[in-house]
Amino acid sequence: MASGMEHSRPAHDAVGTKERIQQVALELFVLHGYEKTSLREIADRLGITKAALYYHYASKQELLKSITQPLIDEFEVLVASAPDRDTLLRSYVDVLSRHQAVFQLVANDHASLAAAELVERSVKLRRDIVRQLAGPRPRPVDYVLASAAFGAIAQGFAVARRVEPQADPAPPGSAGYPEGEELTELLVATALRVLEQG
Amino acid sequence: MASGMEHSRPAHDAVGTKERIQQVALELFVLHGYEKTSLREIADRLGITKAALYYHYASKQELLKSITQPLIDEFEVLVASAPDRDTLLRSYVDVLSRHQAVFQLVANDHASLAAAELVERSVKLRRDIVRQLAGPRPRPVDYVLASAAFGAIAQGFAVARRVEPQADPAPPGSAGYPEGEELTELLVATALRVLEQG
DNA sequence: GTCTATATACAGATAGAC
DNA sequence: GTCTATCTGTATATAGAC
Repeated sequence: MASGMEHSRPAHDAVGTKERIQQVALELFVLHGYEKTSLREIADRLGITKAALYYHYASKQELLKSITQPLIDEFEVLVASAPDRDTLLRSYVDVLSRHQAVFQLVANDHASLAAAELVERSVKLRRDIVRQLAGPRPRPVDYVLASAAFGAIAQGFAVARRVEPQADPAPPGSAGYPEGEELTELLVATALRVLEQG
Repeated sequence: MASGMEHSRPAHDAVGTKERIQQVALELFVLHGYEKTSLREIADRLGITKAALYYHYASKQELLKSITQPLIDEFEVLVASAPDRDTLLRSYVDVLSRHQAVFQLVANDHASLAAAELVERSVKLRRDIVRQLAGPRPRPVDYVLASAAFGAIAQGFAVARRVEPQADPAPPGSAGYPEGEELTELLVATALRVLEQG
């Protein structure tokens, strides 16, 4: 409390063990799913034992929660700020980029969402986001279009970032997918086109 | 071989036990995920024992395969017929409608796709469909848009059919979501708009 | 902070009676 | 076609030494 180093890592460990566990666990969860991934597998990959994992995380579920929390937290902050439609879409792509792997996990493995006790929060999130997108006094069709817009962004993003399972190395006879600002603009423009179809 | 009833069910059972097992299993797989659902749970819900399940299916995996096969088969037939873009999209929505629950399973639980050994086939399917959508000599951006179009259909459909986990009963102050032909037209039109954005 | 050893639970699957 | 009983494997999790 007095040295000014209270929050630093043990000097001999560049990246904390806790963080390394999260990285490896996330990788395996995405690859094989949360339920199918065992703590033994995670421990082996790290060169430690199962028991050691329990020193850092109280349970497999707590490990999962620590991994998924940041994404859902950030989404909730974003939605609470209630930005205009354009900013919301752009920020959505931005969050997707920065939490790519975690998004991939919860999007493709609903069992992990349930295990992390995030189903309620994520349902509420999606509902709030769709509401902000659909605008004031939305018709039912506006809800469908708002969801379609989100699906378009997520899927387009997944392909462009080759985030899909066993994605192709590259499309034949082409340079490469758009990325960065270019990709963001493309996806946002696509979403807007979908929304304005009503 | 001679009575003319060779392929009929035992007379005392309106719907065959095999089919009832599939129905219950699918329901639970969608709800809790394939890995998390135990054979005991399925058997209990049916009022039989685990051992009885093994009379009808050689393994949990075989049960899963028998459930997922029809969807992937139908998709492959559709793609092999190589219809025009409009017909392809319309048929896609049609397949989605008729195999709603199975689609929901494989879309939200990649672990089940893997367990059913359908990853390769479904990756190839998606690639072929996207190619047919992207048209001749597609640029990378066309691939992204084609995938976005699919994402839009799948997500729009999910909301309209209230297929999402814990979906809302109905949007506030509205009659209801589009359905049937109306829904198909909406989703196909949306997909086309996305594709023509390039 | 990591280890060995172990407790406990439940999964998928099989044998054989009825 | 369904049952009881059981085998075998592996999972999460804990106790206690180092």
